[in-house]
Amino acid sequence: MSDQAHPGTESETNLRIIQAALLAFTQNGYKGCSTRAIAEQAGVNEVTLFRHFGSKLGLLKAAVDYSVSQMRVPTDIDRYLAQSFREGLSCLMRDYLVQLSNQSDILMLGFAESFSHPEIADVLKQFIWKIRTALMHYFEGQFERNQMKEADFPVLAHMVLITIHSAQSVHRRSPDEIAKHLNYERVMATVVDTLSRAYGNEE
Amino acid sequence: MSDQAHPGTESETNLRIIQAALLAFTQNGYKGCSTRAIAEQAGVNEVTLFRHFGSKLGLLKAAVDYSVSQMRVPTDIDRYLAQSFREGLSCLMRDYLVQLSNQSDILMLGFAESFSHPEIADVLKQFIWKIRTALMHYFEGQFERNQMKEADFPVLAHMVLITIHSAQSVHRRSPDEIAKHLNYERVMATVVDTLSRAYGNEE
DNA sequence: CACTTGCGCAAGCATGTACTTGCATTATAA
DNA sequence: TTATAATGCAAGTACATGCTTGCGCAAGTG
Repeated sequence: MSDQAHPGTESETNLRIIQAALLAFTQNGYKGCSTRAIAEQAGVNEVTLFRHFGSKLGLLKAAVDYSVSQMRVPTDIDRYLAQSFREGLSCLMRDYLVQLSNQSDILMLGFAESFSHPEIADVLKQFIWKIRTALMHYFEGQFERNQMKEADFPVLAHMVLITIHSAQSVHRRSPDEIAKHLNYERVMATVVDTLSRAYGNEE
Repeated sequence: MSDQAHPGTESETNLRIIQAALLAFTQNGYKGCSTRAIAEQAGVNEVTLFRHFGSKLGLLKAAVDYSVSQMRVPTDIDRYLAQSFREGLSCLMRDYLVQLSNQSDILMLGFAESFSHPEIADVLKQFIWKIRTALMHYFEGQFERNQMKEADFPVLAHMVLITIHSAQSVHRRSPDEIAKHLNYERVMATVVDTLSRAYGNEE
């Protein structure tokens, strides 16, 4: 019950443990790594880990919360709506989705553990929902401005998100032949190009 | 060392164990489920499991091999090339990608376990590579027939595959608000529509 | 100085789990 | 009928792992 001993304090040790946990969890899964290994990786004693987070599950929750707190959700869509469909989409993706992909590991983890830890999956799903909504707002905004043809915006948003996200995951996990074709720039360019050609009203 | 006792024989018991294992592995991960639970689910004694597959890892390999052996890789692309870009793509996706999605769980598993069990991830990656190649052949074929504009075919293939695949996974795991927007028909239709509008030469 | 706070260290407990062994049982085939 | 193969059952081994307890040390703070 020492959960309360170190509440939200982001102390030095606290952070080191959380970061080690994130690394371990995303690489091996929740059940795939031991608290001993996490503690060792963090350079602290295993007991300290339990003193800070109470239990392994508590550590998982703290790690997810921390990870989510690091993410920024796009708010001012108007900035992007001022540009052309192609340019706005390109900027939006660069500004926000790159950052999303930096957190792609934890999203992947949430997906993998969604069966065993529904509460945690929910936290991550809420974040995905937010960023997806932002993308949809962009589409709807451009549609109202006559810069974009009508389409199935929810599906489109999903397509964009998952493509970027998965490309980043694949790249991080297997820098092999497949990943060579999936470097970030090419994927971003192709997504923007495809959507612009398909639904843009500029050309 | 009873690995050899029941080689490739797909006996009754063999199959029941493998199917139970696939279910358990994909739901809880490799480390997330016990051989006891798998055996119980299969309706056999735990000892039988070890007599058949030698070890838990042996069972995983057998399960993956079985799953892969059930997949069919598209071969005769010409059938689809005879049609228009839109129609051919639509049929190709229906005929083959639906089946791919039926196996999406095991692909997901391979992805999740790619760190801890590289050999198994390789088997699955080879399959993905094959079906991706088939899709690219379709694109290149239509390009040569002047039915399609030039594009980054590898990235395009990736986009199509991952979109369908993820939509199916999301749908199976969380039949909630998000999944409502991602039903199969809508995703398929949007993907076909997007690619046709962007790169089709027909209209 | 006294007191608290944070941490390390050693040891251990309880439990789950992969895997084994020996024996009894059934059914099939020679 | 006898032999063989496939399975169930009971019990146990070895080990990893989550988590606890008790102690001591060092640093900061009143």
